[in-house]
Amino acid sequence: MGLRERKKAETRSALSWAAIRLTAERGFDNVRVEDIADAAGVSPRTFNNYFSSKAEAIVSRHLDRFHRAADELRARPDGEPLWESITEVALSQVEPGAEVLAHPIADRGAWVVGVRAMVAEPALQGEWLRAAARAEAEFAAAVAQRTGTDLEKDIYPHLVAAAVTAATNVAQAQFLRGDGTASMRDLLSEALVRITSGLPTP
Amino acid sequence: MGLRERKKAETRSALSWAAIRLTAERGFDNVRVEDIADAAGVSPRTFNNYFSSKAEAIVSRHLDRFHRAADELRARPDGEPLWESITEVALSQVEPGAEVLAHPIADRGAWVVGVRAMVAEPALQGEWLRAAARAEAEFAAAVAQRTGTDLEKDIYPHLVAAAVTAATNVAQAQFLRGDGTASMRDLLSEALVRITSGLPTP
DNA sequence: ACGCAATCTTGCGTCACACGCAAATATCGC
DNA sequence: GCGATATTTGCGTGTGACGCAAGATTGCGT
Repeated sequence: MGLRERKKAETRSALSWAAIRLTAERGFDNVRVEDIADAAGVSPRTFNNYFSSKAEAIVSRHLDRFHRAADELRARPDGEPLWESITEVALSQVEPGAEVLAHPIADRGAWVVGVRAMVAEPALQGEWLRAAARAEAEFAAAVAQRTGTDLEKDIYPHLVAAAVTAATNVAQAQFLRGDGTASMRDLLSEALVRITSGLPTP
Repeated sequence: MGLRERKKAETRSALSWAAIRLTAERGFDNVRVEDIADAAGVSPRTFNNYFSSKAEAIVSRHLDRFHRAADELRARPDGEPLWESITEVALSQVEPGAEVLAHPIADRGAWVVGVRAMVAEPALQGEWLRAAARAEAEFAAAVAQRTGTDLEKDIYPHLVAAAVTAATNVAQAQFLRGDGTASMRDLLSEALVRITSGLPTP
């Protein structure tokens, strides 16, 4: 990878991270594009060369994450049953990635509060859901490839992808709603099991 | 209902409808807020008293529709099995509502093209999905009430609501993708059946 | 029927955002 | 090194979202 691409990736990452950090610290609309650009060491105009909105910058990390999930699904051994692969991939996403460990958090309590406020921000939810939808499309493609179904004609791969997205979102929401006793891993696992058993009335 | 409330409802409806019609006719960013306000016979400033963005105005009709779906679910006979109720309610939503019949379309071909472009508009997808998410929350509440589960602690009602939303979205997408031979009703019905059977690999 | 209070509408001003364009700057392939 | 290709940057423009306060409309008690 040449210098050019590396720098682009770094700038993108710096902008995204700055957007997230500042938003968690001060709240979404107490952060101006200028602040983000400053924090990343580029001009305000450059910000919009990378992202077309603050919301997009904030969500981009999650989008990348989803992106990798689809890759992982494709990389799973061929004989493995579909739902086993999906469960493995989904659960592997809850482990903290390398790039979050690279940014140590000083005040963890304040950080959690900030992040909670961030995901509750209406202006971000739309963008978040849009990212999930894009990821879902890619995931559906991976499922189609794996199951030999037709992405155009069959409804199956789309349904599976949508169900997995739904399970992920629900587990996430439940996790944030809860008091911290339930682990994200268990919640996600339970959500997937219930989806695959057809959600019978309890 | 007093004059005041009725007028408010009318203005809201007029604004929403104008936003949808103009967007379908000319495309999302060839419509200014001023145009919508003009078409509804109010000042531009008033537009923002009702909706905080163009996107919100356009989506508000769909949100109302979802809203009614949750009501219908609550209104279903008590003994009816959950998924039977849900299927009925979902399928009843695909019939054209009274308010769309009230606005006759002149050029149906152009209209369909316009609507397709509208739902493909990135700037609207986020808002659309947010509306679906809000509806989902309400739907989850209805499911919780019906099944005697706890909206706070149990994951079940959220999962059911999310699954129904997913099925609806997938059916919708498939319908738009297709050539018009498959009926929305059949697609949605199939999606729900597959979800409730746990999406086994075909 | 009248008038006061509550509510809604409207115009104005402001701030921020998204983005087209062209010049300056940096990187790449050779 | 050097020309070709990308990227960054500053500037200008159009629009959107919304606070604020004055004016208009409706609700309601008498």
